[in-house]
Amino acid sequence: MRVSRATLENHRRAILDAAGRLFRRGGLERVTLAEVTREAGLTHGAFYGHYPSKTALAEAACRDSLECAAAKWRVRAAEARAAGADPVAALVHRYLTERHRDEPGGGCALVALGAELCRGEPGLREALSIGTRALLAVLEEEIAPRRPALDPDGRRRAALATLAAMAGGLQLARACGPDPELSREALEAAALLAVQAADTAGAPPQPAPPDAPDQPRPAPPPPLPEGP
Amino acid sequence: MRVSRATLENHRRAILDAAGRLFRRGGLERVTLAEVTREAGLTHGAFYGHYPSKTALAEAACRDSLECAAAKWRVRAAEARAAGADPVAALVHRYLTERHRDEPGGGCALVALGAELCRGEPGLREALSIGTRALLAVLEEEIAPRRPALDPDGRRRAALATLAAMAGGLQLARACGPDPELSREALEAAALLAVQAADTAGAPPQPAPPDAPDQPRPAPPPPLPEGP
DNA sequence: ATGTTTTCATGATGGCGATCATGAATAGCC
DNA sequence: GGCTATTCATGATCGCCATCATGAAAACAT
Repeated sequence: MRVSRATLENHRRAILDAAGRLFRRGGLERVTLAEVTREAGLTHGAFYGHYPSKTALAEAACRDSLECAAAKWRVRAAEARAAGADPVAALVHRYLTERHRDEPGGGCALVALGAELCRGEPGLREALSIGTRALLAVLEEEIAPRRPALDPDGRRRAALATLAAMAGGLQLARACGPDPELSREALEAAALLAVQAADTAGAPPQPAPPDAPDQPRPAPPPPLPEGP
Repeated sequence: MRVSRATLENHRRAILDAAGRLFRRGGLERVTLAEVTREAGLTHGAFYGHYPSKTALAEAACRDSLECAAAKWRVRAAEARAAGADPVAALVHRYLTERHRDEPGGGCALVALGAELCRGEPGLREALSIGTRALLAVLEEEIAPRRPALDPDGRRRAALATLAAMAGGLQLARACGPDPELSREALEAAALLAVQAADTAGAPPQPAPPDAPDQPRPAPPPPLPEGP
């Protein structure tokens, strides 16, 4: 049976969306093409008319997930700004949420699939890299106005530090899942750190930055009374 | 054929070590039991005399990897202290290294297997959770002497923030692998942030840090129309 | 309208991998 | 030293899944 051009594109999109959701929820290997196509309202036979292989689908789905996330970040940052709120804090607090922790299928592919993609074929690594840079770009854009004294390199460093705290915090919260109290603390501590990173990280390493009179220079190797 | 008690234990240990390495390098699903036993110098038939299932092996290997890592951290921190260096900085800089980034097989299981373990059966999640808490415990111990004014809750928050920056930085550096310059910057930025977290994070949440431009209290996470 | 083309569903195929027998050989016990 | 339990190797088994035919039916072009 044949299908109109529009529904054809709908099917392709449905497969891509289902793949993005299922892959993030279950991992690339565990999720089967039959599951993906079923979730998209089709059968497994329809698949190879849309993508040449499972790997190609994974690549497209990963890239799409991350780029959609970056687009949503932009929208949310703009909304926060319009509402008079801190855009970076809005992104961070939206990211480090119990809901995000508990629903990897709709969440960040960097955390859900990062490790698996890194060991995959070069195409997969490339898709992850491109998507990650898209997230970083959004953070850089949002960091720029709040730190006018920071050059582009510094902004990139600040964005890297911020994203590291976000992704690490989410991963840590998931890892501590069996201990709900600890998991929640992980979210909160990482959120504080991520916002702090956006506000203070990335200053040129050598001189004390004219940027922010932030924390008193962290104590150098502490005198340390005695160890356990 | 039968084998002496000692070599029996050696075989079990060899399987556990091979599993730890191969699983971290290749993921739980991609690595086959035949590969693990071959790496351990045996054949696949020997496996079920040692572990009842692949999942049971994964659980043991994950737990062992993380607890060994925690033990190594303790040793290294003590060495750094003995050398008059900052123990936390030593841990962080050892962790956020190009070598660690490029050799997941000998590296941190939280980053290499975290996502996969979180979606696995409860036993796997539990193993990850226990191992993660072991890492956190080491960090808390090292944070304690440098921040005498911090109560145990604060120490735990500081340890969580530090570990989040470490794990997130490693994951981010791997994700940016195709861009070596960016990947290296990720390691450096995350290392700075992690040490900073150990020195400043976890303070009781009430006073706003005397930061640069005081952000208005970030608006509470806006109502979520969809997943992040 | 009709033929052609395309897309989907059904149903192989083929390989792979976890798990389970079977047998051989040896360590440990008497 | 001989018996026995145990451990490893070889080799099924069984199911699962990516991928590949085949056919039907509907869309598009003329």
